[in-house]
Amino acid sequence: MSLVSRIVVDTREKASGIPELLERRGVYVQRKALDVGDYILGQCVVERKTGQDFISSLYGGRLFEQAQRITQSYKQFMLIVEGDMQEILSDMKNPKAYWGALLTLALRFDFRLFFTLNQTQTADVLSLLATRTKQGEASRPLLVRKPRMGTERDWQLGVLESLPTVGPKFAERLLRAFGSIRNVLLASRMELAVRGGIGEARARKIQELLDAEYRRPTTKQTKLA
Amino acid sequence: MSLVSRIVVDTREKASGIPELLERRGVYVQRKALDVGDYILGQCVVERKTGQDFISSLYGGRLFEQAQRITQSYKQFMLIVEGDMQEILSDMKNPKAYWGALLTLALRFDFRLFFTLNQTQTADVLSLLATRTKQGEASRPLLVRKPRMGTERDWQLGVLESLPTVGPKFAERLLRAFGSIRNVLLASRMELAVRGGIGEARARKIQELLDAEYRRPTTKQTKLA
DNA sequence: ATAGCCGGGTGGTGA
DNA sequence: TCACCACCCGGCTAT
Repeated sequence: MSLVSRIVVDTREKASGIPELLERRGVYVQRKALDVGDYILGQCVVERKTGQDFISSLYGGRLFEQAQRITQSYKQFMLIVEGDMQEILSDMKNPKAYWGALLTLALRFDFRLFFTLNQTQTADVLSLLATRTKQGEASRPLLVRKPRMGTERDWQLGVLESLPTVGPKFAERLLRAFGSIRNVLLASRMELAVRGGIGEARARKIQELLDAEYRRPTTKQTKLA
Repeated sequence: MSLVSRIVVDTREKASGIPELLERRGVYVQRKALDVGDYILGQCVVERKTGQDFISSLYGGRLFEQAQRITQSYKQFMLIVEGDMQEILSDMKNPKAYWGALLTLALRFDFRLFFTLNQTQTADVLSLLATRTKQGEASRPLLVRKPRMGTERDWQLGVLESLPTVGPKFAERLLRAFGSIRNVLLASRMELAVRGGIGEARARKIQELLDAEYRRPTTKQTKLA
């Protein structure tokens, strides 16, 4: 797995100065003439437009055409509109067109929209996105919110809440019923379901997780075949 | 199909003045206490946040909690951030946090993000969206919703990480050493320390928590029982 | 979410 | 065996 984030940049983006900003952030930038989009990060294409660009391509009718082409080539699409919205909007006679266009892009074309004020921010977004993509989308557990700075009870509840299908209410019930975390985790499936007052389906799910064998991340599968 | 657009609005949104603005635009507004989100248009739920709201719920950590709840209740999610982001961003020393948050909302939670400058614009967007929804232009749910639940490995790590003094590194070590969550939790203190490669002090702390007797919150000490 | 600092734990080193 | 120290890691705070 490469150690640095990698972004393919359309050659025409050079003028924006963004490629250079990206490199300064430690991103490996690869210049290339792209037929569609301005930046490519893995499965994601990013189209960057300045406010004026956006407006003019909207009025010129080529906005959705472009959007369509992009959607056919990649899995995920992002549009970064760069510039002061206030200013952009004041340039328009009919702001409704602006919002309508955004809605269409977001809902019909499934674009992710981002708004930045300048090239620096755009570069920030791109490099962050690149970092993220690099990690193979390996998402963090996400659900787990540590009961930081906890009373003991907070920790106890927190541990149980980190189990699937267990929220605050069930955590409380389980602890009341079994007295301690260990007792909860040692309980058999039936005990969990009956004494804990959580259905058998949930009990099963929990037990499955507890006993599931850990499979280490596939990162090391190098040549081990 | 009804002839007028229809939006369900959370009662708490009254103060924003937006419901009234919507009505003035000819939208049929239905007030209701919503458990999640602020506006509902068909299958789409919209959460509206002022800039400050957004930032503070980000700092407070309740942003993603909310996002997750919304995610599991509806088909499509939209977040409207209202206010001048320029000035809010300039107050932040770590804009990265802001962009990171937006990225996870957009990519991982599949939220559609919109930025408006004031209530008027928000109302514009909402009424436009309502019109569109009404026309059944809900179109293709072009979205393929993937099972949002994390992988089993994430859950396993998450459970262990919810223990005190255990972060990503130790969680991984423990699972590697013991093979399953249950084995980790069943291990004796010495086993934990030696095999798990965490010191004895940490092992003790963990075991103490596991065996600690749950003391129910005193607030709910009802004599009703 | 992210960065940075802090404090404490661990394991090794050398007396 | 113990005291010390350098490093790692997880927790907390601020933005």
